[in-house]
Amino acid sequence: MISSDVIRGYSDTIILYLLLENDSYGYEISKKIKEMTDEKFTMKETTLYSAFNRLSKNGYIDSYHGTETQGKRRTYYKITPEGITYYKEKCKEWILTKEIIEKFIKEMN
Amino acid sequence: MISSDVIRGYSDTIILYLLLENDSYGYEISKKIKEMTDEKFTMKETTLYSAFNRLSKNGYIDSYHGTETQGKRRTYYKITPEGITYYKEKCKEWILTKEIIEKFIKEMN
DNA sequence: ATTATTACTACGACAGATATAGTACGTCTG
DNA sequence: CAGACGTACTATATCTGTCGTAGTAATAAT
Repeated sequence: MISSDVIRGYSDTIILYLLLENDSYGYEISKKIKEMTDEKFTMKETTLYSAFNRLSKNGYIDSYHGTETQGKRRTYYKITPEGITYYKEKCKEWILTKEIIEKFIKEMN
Repeated sequence: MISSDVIRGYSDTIILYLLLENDSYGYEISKKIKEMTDEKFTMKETTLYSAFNRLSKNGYIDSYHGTETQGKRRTYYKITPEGITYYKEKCKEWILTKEIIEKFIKEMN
């Protein structure tokens, strides 16, 4: 199992990555994360929705209601220009973070 | 700056890595981390000592007092066999974690 | 005597992740 | 047509690791 403490700093980044491709909503994002990682990582619903709130508050995403006439109304999220900037920064940060952690990792048998 | 939320899941691993080489104490470990990362990452004292407590409680490290006659008595830490096992697991986990996060990282310009 | 350096300890606050539970709406099946 | 199932959330409370702040303790240097 993957400890979520590591992903912690990147759950926002994961969501933004998916929103870069197209606007989406909670359930779909959750499913995509599962698929893309072959079920090795799943973001809990509460984690996901609290991330949406955080991202909104920071101006990294906007939301609007879907127009579906059947089923419950979805809240769609859209990445903002600020969100794109933030995403890029996190990607750069990741390179550094990886280097740092790997200084303390040994391949042992 | 490196967000400590990412390192979060690996601060224990970092400490164990250093204890694999030789027994050590808080201040020295703190300095080594700074050196090894060219000051790009520093573990706060409180974070460090709370990690020692956690590692002790889990049986991953043992402690004993130094015999220095000058200066304050140091508490030395020693990694246990369980600590070594745990360290190895975390190293394997890291490989997976890295793969997962990198699925969501793009090199953009 | 005071300051610097080393080596901690205590305490409280905060943020992100998560468990648990519940709401709301629609489709499908017997 | 009732009840299960799937989708799409919301609310609340708790836990854990990190960190700010502050204080203690011992010795060496000035």
